[in-house]
Amino acid sequence: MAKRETIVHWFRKGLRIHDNPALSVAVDKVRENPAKYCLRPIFVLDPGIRKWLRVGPNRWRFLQQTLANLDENLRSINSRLYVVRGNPVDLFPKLFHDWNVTLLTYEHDIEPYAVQRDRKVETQAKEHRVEVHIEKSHTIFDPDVILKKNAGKTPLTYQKYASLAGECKIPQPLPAPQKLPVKYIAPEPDKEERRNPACYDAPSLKELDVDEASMGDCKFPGGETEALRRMEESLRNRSWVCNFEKPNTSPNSLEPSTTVLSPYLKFGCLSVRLFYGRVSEAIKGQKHSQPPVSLIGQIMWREFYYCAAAATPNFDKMVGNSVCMQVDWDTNKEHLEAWTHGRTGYPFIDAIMRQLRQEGWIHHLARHAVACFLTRGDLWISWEEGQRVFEELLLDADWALNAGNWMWLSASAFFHQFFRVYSPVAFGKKTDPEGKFIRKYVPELARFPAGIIYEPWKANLETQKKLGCIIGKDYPRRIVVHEEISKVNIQRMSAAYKRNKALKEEGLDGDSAATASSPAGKKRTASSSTPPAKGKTAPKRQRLENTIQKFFKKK
DNA sequence: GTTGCGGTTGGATAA
DNA sequence: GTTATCCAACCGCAA
Repeated sequence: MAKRETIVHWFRKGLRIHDNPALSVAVDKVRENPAKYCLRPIFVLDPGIRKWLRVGPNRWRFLQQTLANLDENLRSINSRLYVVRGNPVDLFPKLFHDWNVTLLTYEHDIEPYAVQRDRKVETQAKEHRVEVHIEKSHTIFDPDVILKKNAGKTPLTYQKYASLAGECKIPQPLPAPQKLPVKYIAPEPDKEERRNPACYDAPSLKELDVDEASMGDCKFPGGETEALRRMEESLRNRSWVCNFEKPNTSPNSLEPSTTVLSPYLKFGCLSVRLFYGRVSEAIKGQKHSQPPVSLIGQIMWREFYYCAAAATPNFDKMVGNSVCMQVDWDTNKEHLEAWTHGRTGYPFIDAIMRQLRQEGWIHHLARHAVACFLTRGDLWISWEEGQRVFEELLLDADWALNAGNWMWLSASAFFHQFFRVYSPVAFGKKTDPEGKFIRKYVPELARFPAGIIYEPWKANLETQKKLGCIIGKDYPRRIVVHEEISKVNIQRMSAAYKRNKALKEEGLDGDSAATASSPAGKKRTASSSTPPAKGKTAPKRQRLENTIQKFFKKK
């Protein structure tokens, strides 16, 4: 018998079998002719990734659980998951050859790292005469389609995005693929498998270097099965779904006040198209809240950020990012360290940062509070630093959303009312006047009464002794005085905006002068609205400064 | 080129 | 407890 051809489905995000169009293409082809084809659904675990990707233990555990569950779910359709260890670009040529691969399927990804990697793999596939089939299913709307509708311009407001998306068809979710037939025979073991039959098994926590004993309870286990269960649980309360308004949910309740489906959407354990469809069903014919604050609205925010991220080079950086305000952020290692580990001396901020480290999830508004505090509100530290910490600690850290939201909160893009600053004292009191949240995550302060727990520095030494926590010894003194520093920072932000405006005008002038003969001369490019790199010629810099000075005088 | 409007989620104070 | 107003005045977008 001639060796069968292997069809490989490559899981990256989209770690599910339901509504997975690329997987369905692979499975259907095998089902049509099991004598000719066999199936290997793979996940590539790259040990080298640890060198540059900062992922905390919570997220490794989530991934481990997700892969184990994916293997189970694939077994339910008479297949399994093959976890291949190594770098994709090194691995694929060998796999193509050893397995006699003729078709590779996967889900499209917009992240720059993925785009680059996939381009290489596609080239390799071509060299090995492997057909590649790609489906777009991580978002409802294809960013390319939205951009085309908007004459190639990135929509920078939610409303604009929503109106463009409103003209697009909403794709229907697919069911899980049908079972491979009983007579289907799994692929013949390759050389590696003959040596070690367990070589492609899903990883253990140990392999991922996760020491579970040192971690807190697992509040959000990974996996498609848990994702679907969690979604159904949220949908069961129909009136809650219909009345959902994000700004009215609590950032500091002891149990999450929102669905916590974000980690499942990030890894693709849950299809956003399925979620959208199920929410739409639930609110149909009922009085219900509206986007942008409704549940559907939340899904649309995700779509919005994905579109902006896909269309903007250097979306996760300030420099070279055409949508991002250029701000003279400070460097302050001690302050950054204090924020990162929940030792700012502001109990509300510290409680949130400790919850983040322990549990891997914090409420969206809690993210607002700590992000504003780190950047434009108090510490004047770059949003890129905060982005890095969230990337490491959040289960749901999704490249596009993380960068987009950090720019929003630091008033670097999308949001511009920089004089609206969250108070690290007042904001939390609205939804938790008793301070229960602080008592849970900052136990040093557990005995402080409601009246003072948000501002423990106000207690005199005698009181502090009585309450068993001396400020400056058992709990840190606050590292900045919010009432003062936030006023200074608003001024700094205002100056940054003026400077940015001047830079932009200068950039446009230069651009249109250089391309005066071209009809596309007025089009904004990635480089035209960013400041020139250090080392530009002196006259150009001088002109720039003059423009800035003019602007300052005008105001 | 200008103008006016709206923007998921602020805070402090007054009524 | 809720709602209105000021604070100082941002941006993108549509007309």
